[in-house]
Amino acid sequence: VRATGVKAKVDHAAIELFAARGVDGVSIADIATAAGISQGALYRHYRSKDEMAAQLFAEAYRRTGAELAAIGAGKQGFAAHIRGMVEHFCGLYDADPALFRFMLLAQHDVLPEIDDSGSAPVAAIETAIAGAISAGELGAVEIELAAAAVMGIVLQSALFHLYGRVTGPLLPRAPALARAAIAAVEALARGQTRA
Amino acid sequence: VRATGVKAKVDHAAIELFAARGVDGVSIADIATAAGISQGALYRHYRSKDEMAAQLFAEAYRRTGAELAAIGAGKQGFAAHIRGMVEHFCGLYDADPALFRFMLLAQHDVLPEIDDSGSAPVAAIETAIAGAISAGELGAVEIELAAAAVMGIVLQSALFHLYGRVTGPLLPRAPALARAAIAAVEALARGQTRA
DNA sequence: TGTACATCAGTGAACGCGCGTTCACTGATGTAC
DNA sequence: TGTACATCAGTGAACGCGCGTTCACTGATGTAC
Repeated sequence: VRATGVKAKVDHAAIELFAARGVDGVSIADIATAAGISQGALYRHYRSKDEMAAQLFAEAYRRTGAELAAIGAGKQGFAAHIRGMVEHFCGLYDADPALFRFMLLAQHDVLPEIDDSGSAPVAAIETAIAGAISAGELGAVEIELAAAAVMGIVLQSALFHLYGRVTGPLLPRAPALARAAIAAVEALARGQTRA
Repeated sequence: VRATGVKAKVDHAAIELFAARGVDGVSIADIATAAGISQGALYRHYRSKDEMAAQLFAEAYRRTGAELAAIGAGKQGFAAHIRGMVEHFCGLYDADPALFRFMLLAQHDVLPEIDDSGSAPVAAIETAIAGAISAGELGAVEIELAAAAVMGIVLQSALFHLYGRVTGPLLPRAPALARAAIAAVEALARGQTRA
């Protein structure tokens, strides 16, 4: 019927507040005020506060995962693949740091309740690593551990940025971070082969 | 006066519950029940729930930081230094995963309010990196970024373990993780020098 | 060795407030005739 | 083009429950004399 942009305002306000104070630190009243509507109106868009947080998280999570997976399709070679994903992530982060702060804060509450198989960002990285192994570019590695190394390097850098330990945009550092990620995975593979 | 082990029981129960459900997901009543005392008695040990979480976190955080710093004192060479710290961390994690789950969950609530300069785990890693640079073992790097890489590799591995993505003890993987961390830092330094 | 007293970790009931959720309602928009 | 009606995003007040915190109290332990 009516098609105002209220839902978009609510979503934006909620993500911003969740990022700043955590889901539990934000009340329905806070979100309603920030979005410029009454508390009751929120329940026209979400059945509960938990559902709101979960839905906002899941959407961002799946979209990020899908984008990372799409990048893999176009690249040939492990290094290019990782470089592409790291660059993409850094760009996303620079464009909307609050969204990633929200995701980092909320992941532990929400992730266990999400069916993330395949659609998750981790899956995209694991696919890249598994592909490199079967292409003979990379020795055998514990794939999960290698994925952890790649994700850890990038996410911890983003975290340091959120805390002001690292300043300025992340994107210019993407090549360096990608090199670090690749080197880390190769070092893991070297170790595994030896053992 | 009396010296029962009640405080220890409270601390243990609180960390266990906080790790499982997050600080906000646990009530004072929960903790009291788990510790086998009344709610009121909790306030003989902590002035508030927030102070309890903050104090438990700060203690573990500082102790971990101090232990990592101590390791640095005994090692010569960057690689040995990093290996020592990674191994130590993996050992701590294996010994008490709940404590680290608590720390990972609570860090965003508590860290901003803690005076962590110098005593934090990050500081120990940064010291190791800075030392390697001034010893000529390592090219110039953005120290914070290099520290992020090292922490990220180890912490994300621990996180994957908490989520069941990686199973079995972490300690046997410490050498591989340390190699990955060293390779990552060296790759960052290579990039920096080139630029 | 007794006795009186201070201390303090414990109890358990009560308080009160903040918060998520509900509900009767309003009024604007789209649709059927 | 009007008129009657269904729909539904909005309002704002009220509800009620869970939770952190308080408080008067108890009784065991350590200490002074």
